[in-house]
Amino acid sequence: MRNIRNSNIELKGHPVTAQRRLLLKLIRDTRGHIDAKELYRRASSMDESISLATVYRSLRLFKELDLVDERRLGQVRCYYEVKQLGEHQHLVCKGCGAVIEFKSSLIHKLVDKVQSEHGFNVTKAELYLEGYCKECREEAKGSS
Amino acid sequence: MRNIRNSNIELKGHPVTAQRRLLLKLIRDTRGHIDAKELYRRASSMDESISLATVYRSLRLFKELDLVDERRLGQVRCYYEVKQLGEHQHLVCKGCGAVIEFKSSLIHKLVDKVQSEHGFNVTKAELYLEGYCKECREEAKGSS
DNA sequence: GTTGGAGTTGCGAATGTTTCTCATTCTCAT
DNA sequence: ATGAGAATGAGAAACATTCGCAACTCCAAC
Ligand SMILES: [Mn+2]
Ligand SMILES: [Mn+2]
Ligand SMILES: [Zn+2]
Ligand SMILES: [Zn+2]
Repeated sequence: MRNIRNSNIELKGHPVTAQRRLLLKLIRDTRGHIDAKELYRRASSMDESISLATVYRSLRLFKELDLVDERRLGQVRCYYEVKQLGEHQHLVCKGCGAVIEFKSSLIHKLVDKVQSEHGFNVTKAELYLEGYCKECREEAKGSS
Repeated sequence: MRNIRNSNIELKGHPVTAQRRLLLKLIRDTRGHIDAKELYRRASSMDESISLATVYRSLRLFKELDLVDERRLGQVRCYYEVKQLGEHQHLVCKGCGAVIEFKSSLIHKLVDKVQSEHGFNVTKAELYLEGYCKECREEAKGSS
């Protein structure tokens, strides 16, 4: 694979490789959340020689450069998404696996309070809610 | 190992084995959070034939019976703690690894809101805050 | 355009956590 | 005491992620 152009701004001096460009594009083309394995699958279909290790290394770099966010959504593995402007949180249905995003200003209040009460400098606030969506609840009612 | 007595209430009908009794006691004797490996280490020193698989199987059972809570504290592995009466959340220092527990009533408000706005039945609410404690911040200041 | 050295990659092996399989053993209602 | 069902130990397997290293690529300086 060959380099087309060098918009070296985003990667802050880190070499722009074809792999990094591809992976970043694939993440950005994803609506929602993607895990390393699925990103690797999609990348492989464009560049069959790409390595899973490169996917992980690139994800780590993108994270460090604040290009993507890493999320724990109830499972062992991590999911990734492009860095959004405002923070948002996640709601996961244990029934169907649906992931709903939502914003809440209460989080900021809470973080402020914790920072002043504990002298802590909070750099990451992640709220994870789990439960059952309306559909899954009604389904469960029907079968019981 | 042999059974001494059968206080079969907690385990809700599941057989009371020496391993389960030992593991539950070790968790309860722990102040704070313990992971499977450390629990296995401690259990091994009491019963050298206990298996790591049994540790994991027991933790899953205890979780199902609401005897312990499973927590993700920034790392890959899970930590366990005895089920508390009121919910509480965690604040983890990336510098020294300190884990601070705190309560916040704002979480309930937030959960209520999400439940009504999204028709969701929330069964688990976990807020994870990460950052640097006062000590670690001052240390960083000193060395920069 | 060439060069060179730092940084990146692919590959496979290694790590770390958690789950599975299955033969053996234990628990507890009867 | 008995037996059906459940739990256990041991090791293999599954799964996500990281590491080590030789080969390759990027790109600033010429
Ligand atoms: Mn999201
Ligand atoms: Mn806790
Ligand atoms: Zn659902
Ligand atoms: Zn600290």
